[in-house]
Amino acid sequence: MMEHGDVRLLLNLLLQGERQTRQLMEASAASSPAVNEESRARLQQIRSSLENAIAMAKLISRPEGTHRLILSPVAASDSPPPSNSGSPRSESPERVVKEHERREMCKNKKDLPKWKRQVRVTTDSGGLAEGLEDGCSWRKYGRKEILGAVHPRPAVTFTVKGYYRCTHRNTAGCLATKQVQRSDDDPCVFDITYRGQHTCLQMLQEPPIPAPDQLYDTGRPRHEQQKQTMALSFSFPYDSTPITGPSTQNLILSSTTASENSGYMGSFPLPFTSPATSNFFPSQVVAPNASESELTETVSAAASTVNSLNINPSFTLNHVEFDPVLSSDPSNFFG
DNA sequence: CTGATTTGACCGAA
DNA sequence: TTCGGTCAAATCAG
Repeated sequence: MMEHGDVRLLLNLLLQGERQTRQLMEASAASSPAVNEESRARLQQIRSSLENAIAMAKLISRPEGTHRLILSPVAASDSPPPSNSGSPRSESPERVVKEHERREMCKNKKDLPKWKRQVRVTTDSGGLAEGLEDGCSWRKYGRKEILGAVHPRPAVTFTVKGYYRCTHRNTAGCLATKQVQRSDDDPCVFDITYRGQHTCLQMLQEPPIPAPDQLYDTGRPRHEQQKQTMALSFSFPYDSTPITGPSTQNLILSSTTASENSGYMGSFPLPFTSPATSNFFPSQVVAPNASESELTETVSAAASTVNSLNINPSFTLNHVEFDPVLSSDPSNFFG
């Protein structure tokens, strides 16, 4: 487990990064056309993630942390879980804990960074799922008919919304989710709303994760070594998040920042680490005249692809050595 | 067999 | 009370 002093160190690094990012944003605002909107949007995303990370670090640095929130509801009872009712949602210690986590997550959800992108479906039967891929592996966990929208047919006033979460939610504690819904304005367009960012760093080609027994075997001071294993240490229920770079096309940032006590772990979007950002959101290639069910299938398939990616759930903080990069030309990020 | 999807029920927010 | 979002058992697919 990360030691308190290490968290303070991390917090200082994060604060430094946030400060430098803010300065970059101010500089870019002053130089108007010199820095395009996309770069500004990315900067905003970086800053948002940093703020989230700071919030999480502050949370962890408090001795009373979030762990107590998890444990308190169960502590009272020694009796076996009631097996009455037969309902799958009947009370049991595990369920009480999960329910508590769920409520906490509901509270925190509005603090998660959120952005939208629109995906246009074009005619190309050959490339189906590719267009809707975003480089992440998603798992569908629900679907809902949403009122007030005109699709699938003009006569019907609802549309179907699909809910997806990161495949690595359980293994890496990644709370990133997205919702896919057909646009009201254009049946060929899908609105995709992302919430939270990936902690699993699944889109990045990272070096292999060191085996657990290698984690502290570098000869470096322990606090430095722990930087590299932070994501693993963060995998309790209130941690989370990071790393889905927002789309470079049709990006709609409605970014919110984590509140002081959100328990949300922000992280560092792609510009820090990957030169291939623009490849994550290719244009669309799905037949526009496909039936609703076909399109749903398409979206579903696209959303669940990329499972073959070489996933590295580690949140390697060696990407967070801000100083040399952030203090220099912004083009270093986005070039 | 394992992992992903479907789908009805549940829950909190408005 | 309604509605959006999530859960989890059942089912499907590779």
